[in-house]
Formats: sequence, structure tokens, C-alpha cells
Amino acid sequence: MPATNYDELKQAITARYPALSKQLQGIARFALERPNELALGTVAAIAGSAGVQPSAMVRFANALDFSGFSEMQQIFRGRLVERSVSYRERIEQMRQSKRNGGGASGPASVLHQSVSDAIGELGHLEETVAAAQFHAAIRLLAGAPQIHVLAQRRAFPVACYLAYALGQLELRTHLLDSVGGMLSESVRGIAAREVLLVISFRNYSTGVVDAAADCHRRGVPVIAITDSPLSPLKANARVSFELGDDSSRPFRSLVAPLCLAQALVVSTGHHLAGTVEKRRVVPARNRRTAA
Amino acid sequence: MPATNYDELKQAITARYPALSKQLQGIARFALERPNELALGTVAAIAGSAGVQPSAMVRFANALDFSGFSEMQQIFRGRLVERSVSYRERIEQMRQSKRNGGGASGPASVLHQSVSDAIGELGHLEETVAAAQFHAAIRLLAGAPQIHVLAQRRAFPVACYLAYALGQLELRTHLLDSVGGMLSESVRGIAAREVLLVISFRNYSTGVVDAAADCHRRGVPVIAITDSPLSPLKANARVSFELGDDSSRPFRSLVAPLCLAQALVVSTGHHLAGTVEKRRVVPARNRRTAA
DNA sequence: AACAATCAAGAATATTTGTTCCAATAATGA
DNA sequence: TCATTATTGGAACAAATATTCTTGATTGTT
Repeated sequence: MPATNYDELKQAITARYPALSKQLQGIARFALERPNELALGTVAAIAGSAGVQPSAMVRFANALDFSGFSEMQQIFRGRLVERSVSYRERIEQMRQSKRNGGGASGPASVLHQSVSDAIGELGHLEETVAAAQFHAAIRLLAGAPQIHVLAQRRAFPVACYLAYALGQLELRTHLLDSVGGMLSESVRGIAAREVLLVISFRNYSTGVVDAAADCHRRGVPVIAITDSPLSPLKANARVSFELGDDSSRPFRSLVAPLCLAQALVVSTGHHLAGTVEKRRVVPARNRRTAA
Repeated sequence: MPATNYDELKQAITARYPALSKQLQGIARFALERPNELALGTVAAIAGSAGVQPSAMVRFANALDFSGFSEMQQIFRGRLVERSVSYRERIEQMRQSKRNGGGASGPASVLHQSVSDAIGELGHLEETVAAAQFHAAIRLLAGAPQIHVLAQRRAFPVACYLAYALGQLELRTHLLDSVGGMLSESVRGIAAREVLLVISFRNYSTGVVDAAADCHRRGVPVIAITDSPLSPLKANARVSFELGDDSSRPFRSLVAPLCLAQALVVSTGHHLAGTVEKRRVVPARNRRTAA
């Protein structure tokens, strides 16, 4: 019964260390000191770096109940891919709390799968969003005399939420729709001082892409929430968030974009609160009353 | 002059993407979506996962000025180790910021807070939802000749998503709106064999509550997604999900209800695929790529 | 000091893996 | 429609890699 993850492996190495031969003990120390090298190197390279023969690495793996070096290496590779510990712990806790049903293909397992996927997406979200982009988007949103939000199909709920929540902040917010085919006319009416906020994922709705392109060309600041750097929105946006959708799953969720949207709204609210206080002190001009 | 790190590689892929062949474009998307797989897999495995031949992977690497696949893979591997050290830093920062009292109030911490809250809600969701309710809801959804979805204000995005996703399953789905004040008339037209799916949280929109009450009284099955057992929707629903919204936080999120909605849709899809063969169900994959 | 037993080294081997090449197919333009 | 070009699929090849095995060395024990 070999270890199945890095923590177990670490534990196994620690437990058996005293009973190992001198050379194997050296390899054990080497492995714990440089797990990255163990994960990516070849046996020959690792053995050379550790000052032993390749066969010794195999013996080491065998001493840990692995069938061979490659099997052990998978554990080290898994460590590189694992998400940050806090998320992994929470998922692990959840898995264990739901350990009863055997969990093959029941409806409960679908919920569990959705939750796990969603947590994974959220972890990924926090990794991918750069603070600079985030801050730039907030500045644009907080300073705009009017915000136009546009999305279609699958992404539309995100636009709905943004329009609603930004409206709660008493920002002038306009949810663009394509009712009556008047979308391009509406888009054309957006002024350069305003902001267009677009959300679209593959396959990118042409209406949304065209709107972003039109506004971007005219100098209107465009904020895009999309899935990939290859998105046509990226080239047409001043600020873009690429959330990296994993298309291997058949049902892609809106959890990550919605969480980002909420964070944007909350931060914009904080930003406004800060600036409003300043403006009370220096009430020279007020920008949002002109309507 | 091939790329020397992952950012350069991403940039190079983005730049050359339009000039690539269709297959190579697909590989480009695949590579950006699943860089971990690119880093650790063998050409054969990756090519299989991407649905192409190994030679295509080599061609892709060549198109990015690499001498072969292995050279390109080094970039992906480099990203993996860099990321793992940045994880350490981030975790360390997190621990330190926790020690120094509450988290700072920068924009990055808002995102972190949103993600953490969302994960908490998801965990709560999985504990709260009972399998019996879930199953009952699925049976109703899968068997209905028509599904009506209704929500307003903050919950409206959930209704949007449900209407869209259920429509993808080729279920007759109708998103109710209150445009023109015709909501009560629309609700009155719902037949007893159909299903009404309502979503509402505090303060419960009167339109939604009244619609649920009307339908429930007339024998129309009502499925409710709401926040509390005290919700007026619970008394007027045949199946209800009470997600327990924490109203202490100023901005309540839609992550949990959306995740539940997705799980419902996926399970309903499975249910349809299992029961009705001729209906050509589980079309999600095909539809996604077609539309 | 001699024997036994474990351990390490290094070459040989069998497997996996990346790469290349050529034929088949699809796309493009006349 | 035909000819030409680009693109893709698939198999064959060559390089590398992991693993095994045998020989030699070292250590510990009687």
C-alpha cells in the first residue's frame, strides 16, 4: 500500500528512515529537500544530482512500496499540481464528510461534484486575477458617469447581477439588451467618458464582441470578463479578466465569474466610500448629479 | 527565438493564434486551458486528451519556434515550479496577515474574502441540501411538459441561468418576467401539469411569493430555492431548498444558489438520458460546440 | 579470520517516449 | 471541375528512459 499523496509519502519516508540503508537514507533526505527535482527530473539526472546510481533510486522507490521509480514520481508531480493547502483541506474535509454513499453516480454525487468543481474554480480565480487589473477595473467603474453592462446567453446572468449590484451602489448602470435588434444603436450611443463592461465566454457572442470592438475603437474604456487570452474580447478591452475555463467539463459554471463580479462590486463600493468622504471635504464639483 | 517563460509563451500563442491552422488553434486553446497537463503528460497522452495526433503537438511546438515538443514542455514545467514557490509565499503572507489581526482592506483582500466566503457557502450548501428534496425536484423537472422560471431582483440571475441551462437540455423552459405588469396573468396561465420554479431571498419579492402561492393553491408543482425555512415560499412549494443565507454580510452572493441550480440541471440531464433514450438527450456537448 | 548477508555499482535489457516521414484528406484558387 | 497547396492522420524509427540482473564490495558476526 504505497502513499497516494505527498503528505502520506512524507510520513512514510519519516517512518521508515531509520530502517533504511545509509545510501537510501541519503536519497530520502535528498527527496525531501528537493521535491521539485524529484517531480520533473529523469532517474539518471536525479541519481546524478544525488550522487548515486539510477538503480538506487529504484530501490528507494521499492522501499516505499512503489512498484518502481515512475510510480513514486507521480506523487511528487501531484504535489506540484495541487492547489494551495487551504483549499485542498476544505475539499478533503468535504470528501470525508460525504464518504457514506459510495458516491458512484447518484444525484447527491452530482451536487458534490458541482461543489468540488466550484471550489476548484474559485481557487483558480484567485490565482489568475492580478491585483493590477482588479484595481484598474475598480478605478474605471468608480469614476464612470455611466456603466453599461452587456452579455448574452450563458454569461447573461453575470451581467444581470452586475447591473443589479452596481445599481445598489447608486451608480448609474445600464443593462444592454438586444431586444428588437437595437443593440448596435445602443452601443453607438455610449460616450467616451462612460464605461462598457462585457462578459462573454466561448463561443463568444458576436454581438458582444462587436460591441466591445466598436467601443474600444472609439476610446470608450472596456472592461471584459472572459475565459481565455485568446478571447476576441481581450484585444478589445482596456482591462480584461481571463478566468481560464476548463472546457473538459461538459457543464461550465458561472461561479467563478460571479464571484469575481461580486468582488468588483464590493471593492468599487469601498472605493466610492473613500472618495465620497474626500469629496465632502472638498466639494468643488460633484460628478454624478448631472442627469 | 522561442519563449523562455510561461508569460512569454502565452503572449506568443496569443500573437500567432490567428495565423494558425484550425487544429493548431485547438491545441493552443487546450494548452492555455490545461497547462498542468502540458507540463506533466507525455505527448501521446496529451495528444489523446486533446483529440489530435502526437505529431500535431510537435507541429504546434514548432509553430512556436521550439525545436520540438520537449523543449516547449520545459516552459510549462518551469511555470509549475515557479507557481509552487509563489504558493508558498502566498500561504506565508496569508498566515502572517491572519496573525496581524484581521485581513487588511486592500482590493486583493476583497477578492480573497469573496472567494473564502463563497467556499464557505458551498460547503454549507452541500450539508443543507437533502438528497430526497434533490431527487424530488429532478423528477418534477424531468417530467414536466413545460417549466416556468421566476425570480426578481437579486435572484433574477439564477432564474436566467436556469432558463438557459434547462433550455439546453431541450426542455421547454419559460423565463417569466414582469414586463408590462402582466406577471399575474402569465402565472394564471400555468397548467397543473407544468412546473413553476421560483427563486427568492429576503426581502422576498411580492410578485414571486404571490405567484408561488397562486400556483401552489391550484395544484401546480412549485419548486422553490430560497434562504430560510421561514421563507413564505416554503409554505407554497412542493419542494423547497433552504440555503440559509447569512444576512450578516453586507453583500450576499449568488454562488450557492447558482451551484445548486447547476447541479439540478446536470442531474436532470442525467435523469433524462437514463429514462428517455429516443429523446437524444445529453446534448450539452454537441450544443455547446454548435451554438 | 572466515563466513554470511546486505548493499552498491554498472552494464544489459525491455519499455516507453519523442520525432520524423509519407500518404491521405481537406482547403484554395483558377 | 481540376490542379495546387496546405493540413492532418498514422505508422515507423530512433533516442531516451526505467528497470533488472549480475558482479563486486563492504559490513557485521561467530
